[in-house]
Amino acid sequence: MDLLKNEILPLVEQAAESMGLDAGLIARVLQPARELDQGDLSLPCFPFAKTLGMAPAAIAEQLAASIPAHPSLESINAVNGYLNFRASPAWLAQQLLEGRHRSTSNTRREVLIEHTSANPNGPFHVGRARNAILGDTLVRLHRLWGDTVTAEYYVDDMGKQVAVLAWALENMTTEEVETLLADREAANPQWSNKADHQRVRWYQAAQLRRKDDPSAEDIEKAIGTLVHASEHGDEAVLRSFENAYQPVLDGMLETLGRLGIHFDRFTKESLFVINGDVAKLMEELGGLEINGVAENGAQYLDLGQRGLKGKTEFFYRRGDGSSLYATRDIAYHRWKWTQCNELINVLGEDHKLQAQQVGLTLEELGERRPEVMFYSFIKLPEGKMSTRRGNVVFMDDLLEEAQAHAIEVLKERRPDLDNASMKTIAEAVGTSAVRFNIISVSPEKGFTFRWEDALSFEAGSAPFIMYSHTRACSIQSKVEALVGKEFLSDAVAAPASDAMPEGLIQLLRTLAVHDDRLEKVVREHRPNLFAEYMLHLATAYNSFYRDCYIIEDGEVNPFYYAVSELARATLRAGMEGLGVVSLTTM
RNA sequence: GGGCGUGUAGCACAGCUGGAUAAUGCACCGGCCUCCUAAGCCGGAGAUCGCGGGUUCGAAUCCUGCCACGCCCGCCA
Repeated sequence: MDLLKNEILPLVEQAAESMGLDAGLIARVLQPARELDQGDLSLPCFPFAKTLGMAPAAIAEQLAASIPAHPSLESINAVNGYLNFRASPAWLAQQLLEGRHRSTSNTRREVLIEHTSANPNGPFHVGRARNAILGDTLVRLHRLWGDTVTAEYYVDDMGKQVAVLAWALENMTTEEVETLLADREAANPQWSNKADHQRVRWYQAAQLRRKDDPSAEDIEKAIGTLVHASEHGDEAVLRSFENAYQPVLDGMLETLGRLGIHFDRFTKESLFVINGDVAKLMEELGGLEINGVAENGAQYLDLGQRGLKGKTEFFYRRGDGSSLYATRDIAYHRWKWTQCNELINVLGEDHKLQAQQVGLTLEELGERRPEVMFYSFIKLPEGKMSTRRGNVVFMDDLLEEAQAHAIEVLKERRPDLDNASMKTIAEAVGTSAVRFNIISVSPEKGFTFRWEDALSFEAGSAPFIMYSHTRACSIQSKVEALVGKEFLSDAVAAPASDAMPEGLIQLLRTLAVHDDRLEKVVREHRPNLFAEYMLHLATAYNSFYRDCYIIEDGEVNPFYYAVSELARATLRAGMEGLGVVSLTTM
């Protein structure tokens, strides 16, 4: 709780100094209390025992005795070698109502976040969507923190995958495709107007032919020619690629849009081939002292000399002189650095090695390496997700299912609603629950997708937070109806601490800690910790709601109402930060 | 074989820059709707923190060995 820490740090330092301790140590040791019922801040005195030759408990007690009373402090307690500080709820309330809990540390930056960047060859399944959901949440949380953010999608518009798609659309009929895929699950007719679901079948059929077709060799040659042309910037070929993938990409973006995920910019991989950046880059890399040349003229960097373990040769140029994916990625990164002063990539764990290679190479070129948020893959209870084996959950189907489930719940809970508003609420509840389910797990942890969890609307889910928020909204509209919008225009005074119910105090403490948490989350790229905070905040609001009647006997309690409004605003902003839809009624 | 990551109640998950009784949700047991939305609230039970060793006043947290799982180790993307 920085709010309190800033206030009392000088007092504690002074007391420490008077005992002969290094005051500089205090700021580091004084920390948020682990045991919340013990206080808000805690100073473990064990580290001082040796230098002072005293028992930790005695140090804590002596410190406690020498720290003067302060308006921000409710109490100071020495317990078991810990010195615990509890903020005065009345003081906290005053700080919060005056808006003094907002962090003033000046760390706002211009950030470019690249995420998703999935190959445009088929619909999102929940596995691929983990990137998009985590990435978009990172974008939103940085914005909530005050950073200026560009959300960017790097479009793989060249290379083999797109070439296969383009070739298939050019050379195969619908009948052919469906015959080849006869033993697979048919495309869901619900998505017959979405090109990502349609065209992926051409892609899949082509993949089959590349393996088993009698003319597989010719096909491979044809695709190889396309790939080669695209890598040399052949405009006609790149245009045909774009015609093939753009509708697919549009379909994918439609799905993401439903989850509240949007991009500020799309950058095509081919750009850096066409504008010559890649050629220039390869020339520059060739001049580095760690450059190596293979027998056929291919070139690599020996990154072992820069500390890379395992496979140390990093190839950036083929024998035929063309570039590789990673080479283009480096060119892309150099360009990205001209667009921002902070760079974050969201990548699957399968990209760890390449990210190392790109990072080390950038450093070799005198650039900074980007920050990376890695995430593990999502699997199903039945095992790895695989489109080929039909073991896959498409995002579009999941979102439909989530909405349908929400409608069922609503029919029971809110039979008064008309169909339209029911659908609006159900869509918000469904998409928010799906997002939150994924956000609330540490990115680097493996994730097993379960329908039961994704469709849970109880405590620990997005709807739980949404519900607390609607309670606050409901109170707001009732108060406004009762006493008008100008009710809070005058400063509201907080009552004495001992007149505050427990639920209120919990809420004040949770609100006070908001910016501490957000800063940590943004700095360390850990959206799940903010999801956890929002659950705490919603829980705290619920306790407050239980303990404090804002409207009683037709009278509005102005202080309670001010706190409720602050919580409402914080909930709403935080939900925005997670991409959870903030409804006013549900 | 090498590199990186993960392992915490029946299930899921937080805590990991060392500090107090390991947090939360689901499931389980009990209580609360003549009162601002019960998608809620209150209480209960449930944990050899993968296993062994080490460092420390103190280890889920740091070091080390082992085990299990995931990802990677293409002149693919």
